[in-house]
Amino acid sequence: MAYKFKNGIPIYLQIIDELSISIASGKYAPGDKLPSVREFAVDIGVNPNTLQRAFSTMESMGIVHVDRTNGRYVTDDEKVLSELRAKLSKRYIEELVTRMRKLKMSDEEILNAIKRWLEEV
Amino acid sequence: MAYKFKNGIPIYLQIIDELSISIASGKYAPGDKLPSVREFAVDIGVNPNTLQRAFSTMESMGIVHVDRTNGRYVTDDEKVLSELRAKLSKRYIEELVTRMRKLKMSDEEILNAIKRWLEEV
Amino acid sequence: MAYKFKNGIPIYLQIIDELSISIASGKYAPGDKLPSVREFAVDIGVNPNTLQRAFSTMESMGIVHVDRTNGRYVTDDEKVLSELRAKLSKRYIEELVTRMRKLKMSDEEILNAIKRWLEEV
Amino acid sequence: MAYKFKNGIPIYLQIIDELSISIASGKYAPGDKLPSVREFAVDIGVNPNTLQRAFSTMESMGIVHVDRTNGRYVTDDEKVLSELRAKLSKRYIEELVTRMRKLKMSDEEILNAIKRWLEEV
DNA sequence: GTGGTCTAGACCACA
DNA sequence: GTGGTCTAGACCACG
Repeated sequence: MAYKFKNGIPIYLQIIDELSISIASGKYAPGDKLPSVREFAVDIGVNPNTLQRAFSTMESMGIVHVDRTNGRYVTDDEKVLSELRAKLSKRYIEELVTRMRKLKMSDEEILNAIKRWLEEV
Repeated sequence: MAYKFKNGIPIYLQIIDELSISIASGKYAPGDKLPSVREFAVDIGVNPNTLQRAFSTMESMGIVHVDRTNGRYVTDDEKVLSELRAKLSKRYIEELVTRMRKLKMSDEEILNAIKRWLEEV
Repeated sequence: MAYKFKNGIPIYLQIIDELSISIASGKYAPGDKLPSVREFAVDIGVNPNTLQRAFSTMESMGIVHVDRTNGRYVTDDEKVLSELRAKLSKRYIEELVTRMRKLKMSDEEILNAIKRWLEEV
Repeated sequence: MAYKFKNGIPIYLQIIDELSISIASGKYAPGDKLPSVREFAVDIGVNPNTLQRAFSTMESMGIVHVDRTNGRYVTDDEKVLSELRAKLSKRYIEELVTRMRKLKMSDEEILNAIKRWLEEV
């Protein structure tokens, strides 16, 4: 997994994003152990400190928790996870709507376009 | 206008993207004159050749046309423009659906989530 | 194969022309591998970028396709090839007619002259 | 009239060609006075000697004749002119046929293609 | 090794 | 001044 990062956005935030999505989508399941900071850092080519920051932020969000001696684990708190999914889904929708409105589409047109797309494919 | 470019995607493609969106959204209106290659290149901090490539690709797509010695202009062919908007809107929808499906949402759930979001806001 | 280029016409266009003819005439058969960009560039004495441009333009026309890391190949899409031949033949005819008309020949005289030539030889 | 010359073919031959065509097509009419060597040479950007050679070759072909003190004139010998036209027209046809045969077209196909083209346009 | 991209900078034609 | 072309040479991704 070699991430490509955008310029202009702090990398640790981009990592939080990627990880959140991986967890929300079940790639990392509830209770799964995450790779070690060092290992992970090498994997994606960033400084361990950057990753450390990403992890501790996610910890404060309750998405991962740390077992001092054993490593980090994905939370198995279903409430936290469903909130995470809701947050992501809202963000996605918001982004879509913003983009579509820039194309001068009304809410109704947006909905219809999506319906049509889902039917076509 | 200082663009930030993603790593891993050719800059000239990103420029095409940005410009296409600006045109589709009306930031550059049909018939508007675009900045000169050199001016634009300095503006966004890339080599003139890179921009040249972006521009001439867009020309072959019919989105802009060139008046030699005078500059480049946004097409006023409404058909091309509406096709452009359709292409962008499809891409946006596709991206949304892909993301939502990763969160294990069914097509119906996706539609409902959007409806709810549009009503709430 | 050392091409001589006309002044006043972009080299990359002349290369496209030469190559198109070679392909249409079967000198490069459908599916044949073409020389690598660098090799070809040295061969005909132009900068690799110039050749790259010619090749990628031909790719967008569907005449060649690229197998990344392996090289470029002549398409084996018979439809594209016959379109190419039709395009070339039209161009040739157009040039002939233009020339003959400059000699004040009518369409009928042109046709007759060709018939006579074909019978004589 | 600024000619563009091909590399690899003697310029004086290319000039003969251009001039022959101009005369055959009536751009220079029978009996017309031609520009002076020096004037003409500057016009098309070649060395006067090169032009001199072109002119004297054409003189030996009977296409132009020289009046020592007055300059060069297009012949008004209709026989020479019609032979010139015939020569050019044959050359054009030969070139067309050669090209079309490279595209694997039979004589009949060639004739049909030309007929079709003349009808279409 | 292949193709793809990018920069730097030059020269040209046009009007 | 505009866009268009070309060269020289570097770096990258892929396998």
